[in-house]
Amino acid sequence: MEQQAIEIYRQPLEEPELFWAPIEQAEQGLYGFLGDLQLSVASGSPRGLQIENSGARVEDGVLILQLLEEPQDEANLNDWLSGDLHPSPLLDTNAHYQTKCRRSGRRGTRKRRTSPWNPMFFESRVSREYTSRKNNSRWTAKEVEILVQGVSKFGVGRWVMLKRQFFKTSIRTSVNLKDKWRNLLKAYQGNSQKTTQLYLEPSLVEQIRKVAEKHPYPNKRHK
DNA sequence: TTAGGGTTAATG
DNA sequence: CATTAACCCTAA
Repeated sequence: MEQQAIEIYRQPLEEPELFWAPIEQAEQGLYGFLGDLQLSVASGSPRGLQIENSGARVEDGVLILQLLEEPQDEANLNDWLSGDLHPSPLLDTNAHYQTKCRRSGRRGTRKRRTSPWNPMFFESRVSREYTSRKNNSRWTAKEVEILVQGVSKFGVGRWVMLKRQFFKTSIRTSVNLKDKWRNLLKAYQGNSQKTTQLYLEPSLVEQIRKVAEKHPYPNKRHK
C-alpha cells in the first residue's frame, strides 16, 4: 500500500466545524482505516489538519470532524484524538450529517458526546439504514472501454487491482467496477434484445462479448 | 474484498 | 409504467 497524503479542506461553517478530505465516498471505508490515520497540524498557511495514512486510498473517503477548540499544537491534537480525556466537541453529530453531508448519515435525532475517533462513533453507522445513493453519474463509453481492457487483463474478480491500475483517479470504486461489469453482461451477453441507454461501438460490444467469454463471471475464487 | 441480492434514480 | 443503470448492503 503506498503512502498518500490527503489534504483536508476547511470549510467555514457554523460551529462545530467540519473538515473533510476532497475525496469521494465519504461515508464508506471510514472506520476501515482509522487505525492507519496519522494526523498532524499543518504548519503552513492556511493552518489546518493533514492526514497521512498508509492504508487508505483516495476513493475510500474520509470525513473529519474538527474540534471546536482549535488545537494549539500537535501534542494537543494527538491528546484530543487519542483520548477519552476530551469530550467530543460535537453537540449533535446528526445535525451535521444531515445539513452538511447531503443524504448520508443517520436520520434520527441523537446527541452524543464522543470523540469522532472513538470506534463507538462509527459502530453506530455500520448497520446504518439504506437511505439514498450518493451519486448517479453515468458511465461513458470511454470508461467502459477501459473497464473492458482491465477485465481482459486481470480477468474477473480482481476489482481492486483493476481499480488501482486502470481507474486510479476515477470516481469509480472497485465495487462500481464490479457492478458495471455485471450490468454490461446483462446488457450484451446472451441473445435477448435489450435496449441500452449508452451507445457503444459495435466493436466494443464485440470485445465485451469476447472478454466475457474468456473470463466468465463470477469468479468463484471467493465462494 | 467479492459476489450477489436489493434499492432507487433515470430513461424511453 | 417497465426497464436499465448506478449504487447500497453484507455474508463469507
